[in-house]
Amino acid sequence: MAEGIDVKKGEDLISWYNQVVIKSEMVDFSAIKGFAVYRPYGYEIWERSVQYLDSKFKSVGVRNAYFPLLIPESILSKEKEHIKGFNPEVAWVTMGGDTKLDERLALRPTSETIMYDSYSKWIKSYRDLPLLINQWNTMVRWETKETRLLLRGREVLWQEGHCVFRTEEEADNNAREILQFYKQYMEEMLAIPVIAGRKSESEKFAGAVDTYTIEAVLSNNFMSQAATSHNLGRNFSKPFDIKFLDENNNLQYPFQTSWGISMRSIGIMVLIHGDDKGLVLPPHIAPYQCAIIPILKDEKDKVLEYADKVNLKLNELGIRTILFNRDDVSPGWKLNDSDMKGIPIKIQIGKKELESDSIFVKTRISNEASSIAFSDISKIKDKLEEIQNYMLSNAREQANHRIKEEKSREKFIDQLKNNSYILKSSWCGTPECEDKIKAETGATSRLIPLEEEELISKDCIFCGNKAKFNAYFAKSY
RNA sequence: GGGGCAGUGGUCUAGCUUGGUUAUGACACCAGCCUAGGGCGCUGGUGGUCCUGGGUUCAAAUCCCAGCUGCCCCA
Repeated sequence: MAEGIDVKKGEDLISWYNQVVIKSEMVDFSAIKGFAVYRPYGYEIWERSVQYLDSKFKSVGVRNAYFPLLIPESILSKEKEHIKGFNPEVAWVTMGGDTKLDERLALRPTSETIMYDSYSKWIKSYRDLPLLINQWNTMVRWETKETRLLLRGREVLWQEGHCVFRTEEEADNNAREILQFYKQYMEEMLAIPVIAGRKSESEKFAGAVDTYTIEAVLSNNFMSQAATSHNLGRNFSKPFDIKFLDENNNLQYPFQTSWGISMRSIGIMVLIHGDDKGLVLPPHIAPYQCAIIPILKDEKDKVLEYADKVNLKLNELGIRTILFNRDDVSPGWKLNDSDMKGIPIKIQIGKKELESDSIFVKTRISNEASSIAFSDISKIKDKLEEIQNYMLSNAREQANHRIKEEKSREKFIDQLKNNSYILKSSWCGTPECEDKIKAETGATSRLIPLEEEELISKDCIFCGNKAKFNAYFAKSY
């Protein structure tokens, strides 16, 4: 069984993070660099995410399908920008047994190309549109930088949606609608406030017209991209020869979108909510919402019987529980274990509770303790909702303190370099300027707000040319 | 892509500088006792390719080289 976390979150974020995700039994390293093992506790969190998102996608008519893991090089290379963007990190299969393959096969870094090869066969008429398909799978990108459990791996669990529409407007609406689903998932399930926006020229997806993103604010003043949604325009329908006849018998290229969210969202949740005692899970995503901890001193059998009764009652109320009924460890051990695993509520049950027909309740977030009569046990449900809401509003407040508008070039550079703030400044948006900002500060533009805003100043914060919009800048995980 | 640091039962580690008996300790695990309201105590026990491969040597956890994995810094 795991022991406690021995690094403080504020002192060494990465060591702390690794210990939390490993010791809470969410994930583990494997023998292969960048390929993680997802243990039942971590995988269950992902399963709950899948469930939530899948029903959102289905609510707008998206259906699930499955496409091949391997993509022939000729197909992967059809769209020039796309292959240029992904080429450095593609893993290739070159052998079949002892025989060298005539054409090497890529492990999908993303499935636009292999899916659109099929789409070109399926789409003939405007009646075939829109085509709305998603797949839950994994993608492989051969990261050369450091890899990180959940946050940056070489094999990533995710979903990728790929939709085709008659008009650009429909496609753009779809990309934005899905982005809203992602935002709702982050906020409602993970209690993480995110900022929605679009990506700069340099940061957008290889082959996209526009990339929309949601980004979360981390405690070290980094930002992390939680999901992206792309308006692909006709950049893929042309090279892949996807065409349809409209009602006037005109042959047209359709407009496409692709969108994805990965298990990184779970890593971001650990980073944002976790503390020195370990994981802190929002009730909506937690595999167990309550840990029931019997104090097995006096009246052992009766206490256990009562704990069972409480457990059953909570399950009846739709609350997910785990009963720590082993008798070879102390209550303190069970409390600490529950805290490390991030379980939102601990319920202690001993002789006192038995006699007073009550339960003793402590929350994970503040360890606030209270006694609740058994007859009022449904109050636990309200408490879980309170915790969920508090976690989101607290995270939002924290995030807001880390973002600052900046007009001074000198301070802009200095603060980004030292990670003192996430900065919002007016910007020209050119790739050349972005390259220089990255070279000088280590930070990049994270997003440009979706709604038009008044410019913070007329000129670009960095190069001094005319500013086009405001943008958020930060280092990123 | 370049450089640096690290790797010892499940976990954390001593030993390495200066090669030499049976690889140290704690936690975890197993058995028994004990009965805990924030990691309970006692006794006994199981568990090791000292990351992998090669080299130096009479002798390698220890020195040298390469690789793998993790972490850090730079591009």
